[in-house]
Amino acid sequence: MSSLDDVAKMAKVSVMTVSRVVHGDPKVKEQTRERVLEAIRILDYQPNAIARALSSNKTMNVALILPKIEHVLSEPYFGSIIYYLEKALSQHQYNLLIDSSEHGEKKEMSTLYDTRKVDGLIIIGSTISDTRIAALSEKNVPSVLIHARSELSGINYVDIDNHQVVDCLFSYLYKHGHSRIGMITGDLSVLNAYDRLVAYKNRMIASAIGYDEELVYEGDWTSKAGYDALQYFIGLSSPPTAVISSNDHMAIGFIKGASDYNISIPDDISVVGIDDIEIASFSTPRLTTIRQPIHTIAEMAVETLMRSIKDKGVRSSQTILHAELIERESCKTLVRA
Amino acid sequence: MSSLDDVAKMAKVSVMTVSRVVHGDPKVKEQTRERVLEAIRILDYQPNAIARALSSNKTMNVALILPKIEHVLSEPYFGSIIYYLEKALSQHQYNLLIDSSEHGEKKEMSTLYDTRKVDGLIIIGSTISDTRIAALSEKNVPSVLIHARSELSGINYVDIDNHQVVDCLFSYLYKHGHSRIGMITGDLSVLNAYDRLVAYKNRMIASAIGYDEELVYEGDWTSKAGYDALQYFIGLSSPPTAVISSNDHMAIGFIKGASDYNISIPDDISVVGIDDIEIASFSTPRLTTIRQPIHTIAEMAVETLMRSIKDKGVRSSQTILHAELIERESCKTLVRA
DNA sequence: CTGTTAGCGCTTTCAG
DNA sequence: CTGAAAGCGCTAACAG
Repeated sequence: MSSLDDVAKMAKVSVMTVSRVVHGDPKVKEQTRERVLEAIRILDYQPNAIARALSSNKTMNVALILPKIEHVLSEPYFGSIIYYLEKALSQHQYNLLIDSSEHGEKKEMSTLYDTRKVDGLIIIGSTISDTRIAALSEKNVPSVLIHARSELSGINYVDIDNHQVVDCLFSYLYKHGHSRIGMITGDLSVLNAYDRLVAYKNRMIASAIGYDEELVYEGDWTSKAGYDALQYFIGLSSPPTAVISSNDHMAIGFIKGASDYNISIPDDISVVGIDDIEIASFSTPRLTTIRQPIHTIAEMAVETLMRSIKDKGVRSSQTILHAELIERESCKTLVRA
Repeated sequence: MSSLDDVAKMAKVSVMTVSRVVHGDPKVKEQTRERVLEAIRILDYQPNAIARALSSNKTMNVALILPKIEHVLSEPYFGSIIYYLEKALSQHQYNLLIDSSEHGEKKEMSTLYDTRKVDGLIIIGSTISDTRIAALSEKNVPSVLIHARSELSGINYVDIDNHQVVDCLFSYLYKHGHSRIGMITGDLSVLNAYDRLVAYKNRMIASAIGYDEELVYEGDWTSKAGYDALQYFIGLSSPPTAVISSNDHMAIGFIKGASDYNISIPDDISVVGIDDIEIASFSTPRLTTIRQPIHTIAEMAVETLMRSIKDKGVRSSQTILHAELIERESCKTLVRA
């Protein structure tokens, strides 16, 4: 493992000169540069990132914080989001470090930042308490929330518009003649799940259909929950004609339940999901759902974070992304009575 | 951001004493220790991991290398493996860094190690070339392969036994009266896919059924490929009575295809998958498949890597794990002619 | 265009 | 039980 010094010695220059050519500083004589480059090649010199980090005070690492990883894991796009984050980050020469703070909830989210292992944090929403977010704000830790929000000063976030998502689904169903619309929620301790429920409630109330508690089934994102929801709904004296499932996995479970109980979807009951997982177009019937702009979410999050790392004074940035309806076959048009 | 020095000053001791209490060295007088601890508390001292790494030459980071992330992403357990790796690693105070070397194939896998950003590498198999593995071996980089193998000295790996997996499925099908058995492969540039195909071939040849090229459909892990495979197989003059799908996603696509073409599964044709994804028990029919011991794979990989980081002299370790058949309803018993 | 001087914050080594 | 000295490999800030 050769160092800057070794290269300097070999090329008969100072370490600074070597450092300069490594950094592509243009004001190095062409001749010198070549001599240095040659030495670097011969010694197979690779800069030591740790030493660099210590003296420059920049680690070129970013942590992805997964507050309650079990939830996050059940989200189908967990893998994709890591993929796109890594991709965007690598464009900036940054590396991605995974941290599941599940193991020790009392540990502050910013530990990795406090110990100087990373320059900033990307935090996947779900169940972050306000006090934990407040701690970030106070310490002025460069960070960005995904799928979570906060109006505290200095807190950046990028999120999808859960209200738009539910509105879109609701309107679609309503347009197709449904008014007795049920909902299967995700784990309500997760913000996404909660927001979607609220949006649903609002729409039910606003549309003069009225909100009926009986029409919401509290799930937990799993297919099993969707399966159970089907049983619950058909047991009702007046079942819904359509249901909105907070994610596709539950919708798939719902469909399976229907098949087991000889209920026809969409003839007897319609269902729509959220996520557009791969399987959604291979269920029977194919699932009508909402596609999330994961790629964009990741890119925006990285851009925001990079900005806040570079310039800690920058005011906070909020991004709300919209999602797109993918119409397939799990809904039928109802002729209103 | 306070440093060891600050604490030392406040507690009126040397930095070494502070360092000792931070590391829990028992030979520090109780009184002194308390004074130091108090100072640490007051100053909210957090050790600087970078400085520590520079002087101790250990980063306490491990990289997860994903050679071709698109493939890896399509594997359903991608998220889980990250989860379990992180969990096992954190037990050793290690952090997980994600690196998709996709972005620049010429870059050596060990770059992160060479630049001292990590102490070792966990490499997810798929499409690693032998020369890249050889480079690791030569440089003596602490590392472990998952889902890949190599007999080069110093190369550790943990893998599932693809032959056992396929044998198990094959025997199950055979026991149920099937002999004309087809196969849907994954992307054949991925080792897992290739090995499974070879295992299938071997069994076909060995069992006097004979190997018939017509019976293998080359897929790419996606549900779409499974769907297309169904069409292909039913188009054959003599279709298989059962097919082994290299993963569950393709099996689900296959099932959907059958439903679209009015073929009954398992009555007209049986199918088995590999992975046991959540949805596998919510398809119609529920999918018979093989469950992979992901949790164990991750733990073994971490143990192996930790050992090789600690003691570079240690001889290489090979672990082959077995998987378990999950019997559900996608297979029927055939009465042999 | 190139070099010198100081550290970054910790650990290692050797002395007491 | 405690401390002093040296240095990990690099960069920043000035000189020249």
